[in-house]
Amino acid sequence: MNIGEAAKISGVNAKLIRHYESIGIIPKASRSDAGYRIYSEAEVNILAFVKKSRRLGFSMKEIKKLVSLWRNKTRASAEVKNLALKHVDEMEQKIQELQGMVKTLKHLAKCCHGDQRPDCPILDDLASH
Amino acid sequence: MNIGEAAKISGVNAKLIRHYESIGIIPKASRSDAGYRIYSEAEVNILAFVKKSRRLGFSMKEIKKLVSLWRNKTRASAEVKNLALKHVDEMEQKIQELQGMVKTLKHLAKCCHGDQRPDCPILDDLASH
DNA sequence: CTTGACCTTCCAATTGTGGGAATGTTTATA
DNA sequence: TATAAACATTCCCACAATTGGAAGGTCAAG
Repeated sequence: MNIGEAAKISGVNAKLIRHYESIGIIPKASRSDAGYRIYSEAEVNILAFVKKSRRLGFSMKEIKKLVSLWRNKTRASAEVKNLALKHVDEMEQKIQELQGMVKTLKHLAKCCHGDQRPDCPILDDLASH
Repeated sequence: MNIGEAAKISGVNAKLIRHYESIGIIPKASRSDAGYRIYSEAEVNILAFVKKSRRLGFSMKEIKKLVSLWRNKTRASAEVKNLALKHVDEMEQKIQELQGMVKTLKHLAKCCHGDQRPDCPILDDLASH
């Protein structure tokens, strides 16, 4: 099938498919006589795999690793699990950070009357040096 | 003072100061005869303001707005408050997203024995199409 | 007068995605 | 059959924010 159909089925934009190919996330597609990329079921599956991994927040670098683990039938599951748990750690750290920022900003906003007067504790805090 | 000292006092990298100037976040610095940028206390304060806002997760676009509000002594505090609360909303949404991803990945990881065997529920799920 | 620490500008890489231009191919229709 | 539309190709540019380097000019101290 052509790239357009592969895009529709996998849910990955055609533009992005070419990009993924160019950076080596997915194997180079074979070509028709006219130079059009040709995809099989198996390749569409890889694309869907990539898409799902992205939705779980894995970086391209991590996904490159995951794809290669996925295609290597002799991999140890421990390797995949480690990658996943490392990613979980990073996300939990990010959550902590965001929660801290939210808490601070909410506090500042609560102190700000939010009316027509120019007086603003939020800016005062940001300016406190 | 020179850019190096302004960087040290404000905590903003000299490289970044030039960048902020180039994209209009901060006003253009005046120059010495030799072309060196010259900073006053007031300008260092803006830099520190920017830094603090970054730490609270505001985007450059938002910070541009915040700086202009900060410098405009007649602004309404409501405008600042809205900006801050909108940012809080975005961060809370991001937290939700991350928590969902963490939950899914943790569940998958718990199902994965994580040993030398190739069998891996994490990859199986990512591949499920 | 030279050395080292500063400063300048310009250019590039990062991450992941999207948009457009210029050009070529396939397919459907008038 | 001619032509138009819907596809495909490559290449370059943009975003957001930061960092890095290269090539060069300036300042202060030894």
